[in-house]
Amino acid sequence: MAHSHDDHAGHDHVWAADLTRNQALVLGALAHADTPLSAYQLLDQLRAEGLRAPLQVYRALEKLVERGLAHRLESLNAFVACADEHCHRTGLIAFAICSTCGKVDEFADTIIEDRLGAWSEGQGFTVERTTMEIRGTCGSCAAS
Amino acid sequence: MAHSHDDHAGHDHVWAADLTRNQALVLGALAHADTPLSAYQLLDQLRAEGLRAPLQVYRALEKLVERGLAHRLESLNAFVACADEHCHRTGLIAFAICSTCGKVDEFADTIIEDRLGAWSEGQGFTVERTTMEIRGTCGSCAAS
DNA sequence: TGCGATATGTAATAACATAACAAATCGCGC
DNA sequence: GCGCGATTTGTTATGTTATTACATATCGCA
Repeated sequence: MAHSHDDHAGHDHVWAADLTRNQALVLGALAHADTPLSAYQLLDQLRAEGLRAPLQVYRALEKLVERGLAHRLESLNAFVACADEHCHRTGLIAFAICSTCGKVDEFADTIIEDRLGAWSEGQGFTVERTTMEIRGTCGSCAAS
Repeated sequence: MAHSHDDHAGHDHVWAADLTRNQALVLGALAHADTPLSAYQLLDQLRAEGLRAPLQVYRALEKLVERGLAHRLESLNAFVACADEHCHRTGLIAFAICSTCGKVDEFADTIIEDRLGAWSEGQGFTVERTTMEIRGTCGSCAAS
């Protein structure tokens, strides 16, 4: 179900895409969070909207991740909304996760992508997806 | 407790390190497996040796991973023994995981490491550890 | 209208991981 | 060898994350 929002234009066409109600609820919750949320945290937040079972959340997440609108952070078992810039990127995305404040920075690096591509080609390995997560302390937290 | 072993020389100094019984059992099981094993799979395999509770396995794994003798694959919630070559590497290690046969290839790439280092420095982000896992189909499986 | 594909709801259960506490063992100075 | 702190172990219980199975509803479209 399409929903109103106040994001800037770059996001609109994405939000307008035909998300189902549950998908929109989950993506909305992720977009308003400033740290990753686990499926069960999402469920708790969305009980007020009528969600009752983990599966409702997992199913929504599955579609959102599939479409690149959300990402799963494997090292956290949690999810984030995709940052605007990369919404339509097909390539590799890396995440820097601050252990102190929990915030996540999403970035892309074509050289890394190329290196992985080269390795894969050399090995005859066909890449389906890549997980790249760095854990540590972000600049602001280090400053404090 | 130190334990006797019959492994070949290249491995010995590592195995000879003072592993406790549980650690040695877990590392042994991982070393003999040709795919990653989950903590519960390890537990099942090691019940014959007297292990009874998940925590016994998790504790052993924690130490092994800490010492770089085993690695946790975040995208699988499973563990592998470290491949010989990198046992003493301090740097970033990447894993290529075949979705078909389950085998895992471990490799290092200093350029990727440098790129991540550069990004981190630019952001003031202090890296503690990095997860890098590529999922796909390995050469032999693609050939079949 | 009817039909296949997709999405939903619900309950039950599987799989992964940790907390809390007691007991045993190890390393080591004496 | 004795004692003591640090580490490892054993055990129970519980918490967290994810999926299976099945019934129902809705959507897109001929």
